[in-house]
Amino acid sequence: MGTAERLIASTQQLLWERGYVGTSPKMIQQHAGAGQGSMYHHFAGKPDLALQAIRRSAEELRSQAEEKFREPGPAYARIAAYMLREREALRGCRVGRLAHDPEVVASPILREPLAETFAYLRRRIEELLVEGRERGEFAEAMVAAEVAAALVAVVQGAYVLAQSAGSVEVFEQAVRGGLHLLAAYTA
Amino acid sequence: MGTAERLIASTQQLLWERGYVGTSPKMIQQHAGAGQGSMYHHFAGKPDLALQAIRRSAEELRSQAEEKFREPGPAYARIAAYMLREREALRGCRVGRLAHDPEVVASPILREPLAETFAYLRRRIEELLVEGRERGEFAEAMVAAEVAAALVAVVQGAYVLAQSAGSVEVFEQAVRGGLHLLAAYTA
DNA sequence: GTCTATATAGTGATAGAC
DNA sequence: GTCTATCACTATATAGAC
Repeated sequence: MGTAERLIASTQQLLWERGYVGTSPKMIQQHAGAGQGSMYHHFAGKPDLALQAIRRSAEELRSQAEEKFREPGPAYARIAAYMLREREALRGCRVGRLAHDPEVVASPILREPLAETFAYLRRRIEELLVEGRERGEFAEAMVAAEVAAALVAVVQGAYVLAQSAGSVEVFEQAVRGGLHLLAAYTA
Repeated sequence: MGTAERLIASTQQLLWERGYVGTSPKMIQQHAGAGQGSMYHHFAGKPDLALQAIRRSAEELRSQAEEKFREPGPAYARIAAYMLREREALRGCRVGRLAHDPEVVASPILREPLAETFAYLRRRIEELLVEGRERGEFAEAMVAAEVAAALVAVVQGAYVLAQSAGSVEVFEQAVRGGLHLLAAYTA
């Protein structure tokens, strides 16, 4: 792995653990085993490097989600697979955690991958809900766009609860609660 | 309002906007119109001041929630009142946003008010769900603790979606989705 | 209680040698 | 491409005068 790649990977990791304001160029350089000059040779500065790292994390997240969405089986099962996906709850969501970073939120450029990621997740789950409704899995009255937003929110909120409690169990409890409600929403 | 009080109020505000790692003592002093010596006279340092601010924000949040939980009417309506409470979604949750702050999460002392706040919300909503179930509002099969965790998570996750999108509408969409699912969960 | 001075370390970057 | 030197500024205090 080249130096530029190592810098991006290290930035991804540190942004996940500490967010943007909590991560300094020096931390990144030490983590990547690269010098100052090296980092500023490959990237224009902290925002540039962070943008590339955030974009990559967003791609990875979408690709992992898409794996679950594409599984065979009923819509409910595919949504459940996404929500129950093995997650290290106490590390948080590598994309969602940046939604609470003041400098990311203040920068339209850094925020854009977050917006895109959640727009994708909501749209994709909405499609599955509509598909399931047409097959009789869910009640006709379902407002798919709203339920999709709620299900994505359950996962993101579950991270908040888990990190606040310092316990992964709360994460699973919240996700199971969301799926419990969805499973009961039948004709 | 005395200087100490002004410092706490300013810290509450800045922690809400920028989190713990994104807030410096200098910012707090300027916001409060107090000097360095003044701050360090009243508080041992940044962690001490932050702890008092976090505790106060947690109390305020619980008190606002409790107002809604105590309203007359069916359990569903009281839970809906809490979830639909007027919120400035783009400012985030003053307690939940700290769950993504590395130094808050790393400090058991600073994290404790977060754990307590969400434990309270989950317990309180679980009580309402049990009460509603006994009155026939919800299906007998409801797993109240899990559904309660999911509903709290919907609100916290809705903040993440709204801040990522830079739009308050997503917040309302997610919350309505959660209530939609709950409303359909009847015997 | 509040003020100013001082201190050590870190932040985010630029300059120029190698 | 990478290294070291340097820079202006901020972070988080402590010390002591007023």
